[in-house]
Amino acid sequence: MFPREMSRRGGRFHEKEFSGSDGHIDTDEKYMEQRYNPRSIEKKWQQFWDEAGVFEVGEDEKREKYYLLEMFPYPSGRIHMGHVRNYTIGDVVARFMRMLGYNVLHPMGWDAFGMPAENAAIKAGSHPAKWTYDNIDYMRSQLKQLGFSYDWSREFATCDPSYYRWEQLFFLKMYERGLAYRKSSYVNWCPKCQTVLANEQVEAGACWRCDSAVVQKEMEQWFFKITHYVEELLQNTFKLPGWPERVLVMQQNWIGKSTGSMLRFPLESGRGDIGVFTTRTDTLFGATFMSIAPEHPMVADLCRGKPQESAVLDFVEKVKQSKRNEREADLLEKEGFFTGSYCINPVTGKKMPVYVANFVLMAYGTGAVMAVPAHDQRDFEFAQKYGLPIEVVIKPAGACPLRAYPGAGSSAEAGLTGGPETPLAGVARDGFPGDKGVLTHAFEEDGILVDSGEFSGMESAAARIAITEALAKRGLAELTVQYRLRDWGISRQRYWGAPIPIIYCDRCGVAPVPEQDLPVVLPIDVELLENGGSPLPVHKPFYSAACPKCGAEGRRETDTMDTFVESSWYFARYACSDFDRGPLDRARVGYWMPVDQYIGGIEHAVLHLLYSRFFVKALRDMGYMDVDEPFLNLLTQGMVIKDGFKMSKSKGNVVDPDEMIQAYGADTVRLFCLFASPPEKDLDWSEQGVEGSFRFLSRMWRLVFENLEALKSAGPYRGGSFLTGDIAQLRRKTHQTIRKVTEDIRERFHFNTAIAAIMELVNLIYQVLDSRPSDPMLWPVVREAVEAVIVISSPMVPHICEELRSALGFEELLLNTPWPKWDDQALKAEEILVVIQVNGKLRSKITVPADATDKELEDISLRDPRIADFIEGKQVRKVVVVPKKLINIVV
RNA sequence: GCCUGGGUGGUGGAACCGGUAGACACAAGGGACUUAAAAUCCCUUGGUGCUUAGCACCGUGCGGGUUCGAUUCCCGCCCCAGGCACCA
Repeated sequence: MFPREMSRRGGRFHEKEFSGSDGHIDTDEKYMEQRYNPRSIEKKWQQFWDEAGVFEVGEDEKREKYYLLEMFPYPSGRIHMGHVRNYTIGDVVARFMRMLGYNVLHPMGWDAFGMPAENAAIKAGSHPAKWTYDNIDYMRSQLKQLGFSYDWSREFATCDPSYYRWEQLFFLKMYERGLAYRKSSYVNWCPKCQTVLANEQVEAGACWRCDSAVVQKEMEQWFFKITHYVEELLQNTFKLPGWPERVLVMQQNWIGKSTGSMLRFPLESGRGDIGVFTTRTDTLFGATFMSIAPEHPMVADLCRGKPQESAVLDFVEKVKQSKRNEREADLLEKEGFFTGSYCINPVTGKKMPVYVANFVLMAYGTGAVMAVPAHDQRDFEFAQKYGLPIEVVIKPAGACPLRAYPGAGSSAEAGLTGGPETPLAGVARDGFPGDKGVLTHAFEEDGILVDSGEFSGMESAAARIAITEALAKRGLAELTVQYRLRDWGISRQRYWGAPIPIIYCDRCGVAPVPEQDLPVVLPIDVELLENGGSPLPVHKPFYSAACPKCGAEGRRETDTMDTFVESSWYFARYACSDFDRGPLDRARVGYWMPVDQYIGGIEHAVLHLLYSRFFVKALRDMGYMDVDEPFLNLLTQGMVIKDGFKMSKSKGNVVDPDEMIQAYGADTVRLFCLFASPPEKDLDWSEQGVEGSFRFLSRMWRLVFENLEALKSAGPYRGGSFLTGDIAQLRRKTHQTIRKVTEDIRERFHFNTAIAAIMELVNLIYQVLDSRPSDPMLWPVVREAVEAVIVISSPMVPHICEELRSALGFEELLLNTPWPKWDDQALKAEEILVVIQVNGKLRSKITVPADATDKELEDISLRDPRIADFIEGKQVRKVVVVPKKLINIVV
C-alpha cells in the first residue's frame, strides 16, 4: 500500500509536474501557481541557508549565549521518526531563541563507534569505517532536507582519530589520578556480542543490545572510578530544577545510597571476623545466623576440614554457574548451605551459624548479611526452611505490654538444640502480624526495642546509633554509607571503538602510552572475524609495541573503550571542534558550557546522562573546564508510536521520514510532530493527522497568495485608528496569539497548543475576510495578523514562512527577524463575557462592559431573566463574584 | 514489592496556582460547487431524555471528603505505562 498510495493521496503538488505531459489539468495556470508546492521552496531555502552559513556562530561577549543540544545520532543508516521528532523540537527552540536575540549554538555530529557497524560490515563483507561514513553522508543529507538550523562547521564523528585521540588523553590523565584503574572482577559477559557490558547496559539480566542472557565472568578489566563522585552525583540531583523529576529519581535510585553501620562478627574459631553492612542495627539482638555470598573470599576457610566441605563447595560452584538474570530476578528459590562454622553475635554472645546463601550479592556491601528472621521477610523464610531460631526484638510502637511465650525453634541443622535457653522463636506477640499467636511473617517496620539488653525500650532510629556507638568502643562497629552504584567498566572486547592507550610489558607491567605517541590509531587494514570477536588480538602490527618504559617488546591493550565514553564529552567538544592543540579550548568551552537545553530520549535517563555528569566532574578536576554539571535543562521527549506500538521492523509499523518528506514536504512532517502531542508524551503517528497538517499549511499559503495584492498595498497597521467589531476582535486575537505562542514555547515547550492558537487566528482571519467589512482599516489589520502568523510560525515551519514573507516584500531572512512583542493595549476588550452560575451550575452568560464593577455584575445577574427562574421563591444566601469572569448565586 | 508518571468524546489532545469541561485537529455524517472526481467551502458531531426555535439531567477511572463551586485539592481504592528489583 505504502508508497503508491502515498503519491496518489498526499502528492498533490506533483500534479503540476505531471500536468505538462497530460495537458489537461493546467487549464487555470494562475490557480496552479498559487498552490503550495513544498518541494521546490524547501530546497530553495535550504540551499540559501547552507550557502550563506547563517547558522554558524562564534563567541560574542555582548550577547547572551544559549547552547541548545539534541542527543547526537548513531549513524545506523537512515534517520527514523524518533530522530525527526527530537531534532524538530530542538530546531524550534533554536530558531525561537535566535529570534529572541540569543547567540545560539546548535551543533550536530555522529556517535560513530559501536557494534552495529561491525555486525553490518561482517554481513555485507564491508568495513565498519566505510559503512559508518556512508551512513553519515546519507543521514546528513536527510537532516538537511528537514531544514534543521545546525552549525555544520562544527560537525564531527567520534570514530575519527582527531576526536578519540583526546579521549585517549583523558584516559591517561584519569589513569594518573587513579580515576581509571584495572582490576579483576566478575563482570557481565554477553556471549552473543562477545564482550563485557557495564552494569547500566544490563537490563533485567539481559544484554541491552541483543537481549541475550548475560553471564558472570571473572576478567581483568579497565574501570572508570565513577564512585569517586558518587556523593556529588547524588547531591547535584537536588540542584537540577530544569530536569524532569523522574529522570532525577531514576538516577537517585540507581546511585542507591543507604546509611547504616559496618559491624564485625568475631568468628567462634577466633581466627578473624566477618564484616557486615546493615541499615537495621536496631535488630542486632535478633540476629541469629549469618548469610554470605558464594563468592565470598572466606567461604573456603569457613568450611575447610568440616564434614560438609565438599558439599558446600559443590553448592558454591552450582550458584556461580547460574545466569545473572536468574539469580538476580528473584526467580531462584532461596537456598543456603551451612558452612560448619559459627560466628558470635557481639551483643548477645550467642553462636550464629554461618550459611552460604544464593541470594547474597558479593557486589553490594561486604557480601555478608546478618540474618534477623523476625524482622526481615527473606530471613524469616530462610529460617523457617532450615529450622533456625527466630527472635522478636522489635515491637510496634503503641502495642500492648509484652508477655513471654515459650519458644519452639528447631535448630537441628545448625547444631543448636532446643532447651531451657532456647530463645522465643516464631511466636507472635500483641500487635504483630500473625495468627493465633504465631508469627506468620516478619515485622519489618521500625518500632520499640524489646529483649535487647540496655537498649530495650528505645526507638529503632535512636537504637541504631546507640548500638553502633556502644560497639564502636569495642572496635566492632562504625557508622557508614553504602551505594548501589559501582564503577564503570569500560573495556570492550570489540574492534570498532577507541583503543585504550596502554601497553603491557613482562618486566614493567602496565605502561601508559606516552602522550606524544597519541593517538593510538585503530588499524583499518584488518580482517573481521565471523563470530564477531575482535581481530585486534591477532593483528600483530597493532598489538606488537615496544614498552614505553624499558623498550622491550610489549603487547598493546587490544580492548577498546565503551562507546558511552565518546558521548560523555562530545557536547564540550562542539565548542571548539577545530581545536588541535588539546581536547578543549578553555576560552571557548568557558563561553558555551554548560548546555542550556538538552533534548533527547528517556532511554538515556541513567546511562548516558549519568556518565556525562561523571565525566564533566572528572574533566573539571583535571582542569579542562569550569562547570560542575553538563546540562542545565533537560527535556525528554516521548517515543513515536504507531498502531499502539513503538515503530519497529518486526512490528512492520515503521514510517520512513524520506517518504513523508517526499510526499508532504519537511514543514508538514515537522508540523505534525509538534502538533500531535506535547513533547514529553508519546506521539501517535497518524497518516490522516499528517494530511491535516498539510492542509493547514496550504490554507496559510492560500491566505497570502489569494490576497497578495491587497496585503502588499495595505501596508502594516500603525495604530491610532479606532477599531470596531470584527476588525477590533481580529487585532485583539492577533496579539493574544503572539502572547500565547511566546509563552507556550518559552515556558513549557508546548508546541501543540501554540499551533492550535495559530490555527485559531488563521480561522478568524478567513472569517473576517469572508464577512467583507467595508472598513478602511480591514487590510492593515489583516496584514498585521498575517505577518504575525508568518513570524510566529517560522520556528516550526521555517521554509513556507520564509517564502510567504518574501512574497509580502520583505528582504531580510526571518531568522534575523526579532520575535514580535504583543501590544497590551490591543489585548484590552471593551466588553467581556461573564458566566452566571446558580449553586455552582452554569445558568446564563452575559456580556458586560469591561469596566463593570462587582456590584454592577451582581445586580445585572440577579435581574437576568434566565436566572430569575432559578432563584424565584428561594432565598439568596450568598453571591460569589469572580471579577471579570463569573458570578455564583447561592440559594 | 518499591519509585515515577498517567487514566478526559469515536481518535490525538485542550483546560489544571479550583471558576464556562471537550479549545485545536483527525475521523464520521449532511450539504454547496463540479458532467464527474480531486481540491475547496459551509453545517452537525460527549451521552440520555423531553412538552425538540429550545430545555433538563448525567458526564473527566471508582468511592468518599473539603468548598458557593472540584478534571484540578485531600483520603481510600482500581487500572495502564515506565524505571528499579533478593541492596541487607
